[in-house]
Amino acid sequence: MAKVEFDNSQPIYQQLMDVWRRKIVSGRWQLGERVPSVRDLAAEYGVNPNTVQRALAELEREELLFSNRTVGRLVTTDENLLLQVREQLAKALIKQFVTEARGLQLNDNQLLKQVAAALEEKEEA
Amino acid sequence: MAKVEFDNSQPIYQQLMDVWRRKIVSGRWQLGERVPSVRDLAAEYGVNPNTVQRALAELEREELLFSNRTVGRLVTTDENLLLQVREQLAKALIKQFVTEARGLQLNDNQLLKQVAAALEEKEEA
DNA sequence: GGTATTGTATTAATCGCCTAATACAATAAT
DNA sequence: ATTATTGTATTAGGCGATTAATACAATACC
Repeated sequence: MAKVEFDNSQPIYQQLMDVWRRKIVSGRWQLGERVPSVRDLAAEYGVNPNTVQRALAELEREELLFSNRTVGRLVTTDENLLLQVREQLAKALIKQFVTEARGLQLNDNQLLKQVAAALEEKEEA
Repeated sequence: MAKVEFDNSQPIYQQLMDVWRRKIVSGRWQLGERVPSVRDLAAEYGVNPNTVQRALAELEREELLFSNRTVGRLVTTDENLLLQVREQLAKALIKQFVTEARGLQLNDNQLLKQVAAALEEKEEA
């Protein structure tokens, strides 16, 4: 059932947000598609329904989801938003990466090579 | 006094660890150098001495610091360890970066270009 | 119209972190 | 030897965030 292992470095609801946000922006949950109910997701991930509710409510604030009572929750139909969020996440990811790399005083060229290598490595998986 | 702003995404002692670990591996705290006392650091960063103590104790477990009672705490003199830790941190950073990039289904080449650009940008600062 | 299923709201309990206060231990400095 | 400064240990308390338990509300569906 538990497709995801949670660590305690971060609240569960945030970890769920990360998982589901990625599902949405990567298209594994498609535009307009209905996502499982709060209770089903809770059962699937082995967490409390309220924890799921919180995660989903936050994703709603990001407008990646919206809900109709009794119908359930649906993925946004705004493709532009998705692309925008995806880019924004990418930008934030890069920024954080660069900042931390700077903190370690890593050599730029060497770093880029290592990143490239790591990307190719994962390619195979 | 407060050189660092703390967020509440992570315990303060861990944020302090990050700051000081980087100081050590990047040489801003040099090998064998004495670091300020627990009480001084507490005052400098505006936190409780116990919080500082915890952070420093953890860094000692990583062998980046060691302490002589009354003398104070010193940075390790083991340069190899420093290099090793630095590389390990770099590797972990890259791994995390690649994993998250994969989750977003980003294009590899485009991603590399953006990283390169971001690195050059920060160069100027 | 009844009912099941959905999201939502409210309240309570738990847990970790941080702070605080204090005392102790060791030793360099004088 | 005395003293000041250092790290260390212990205990307690409180605060906030997270999770849990439960009840409520709306409505599609039959």
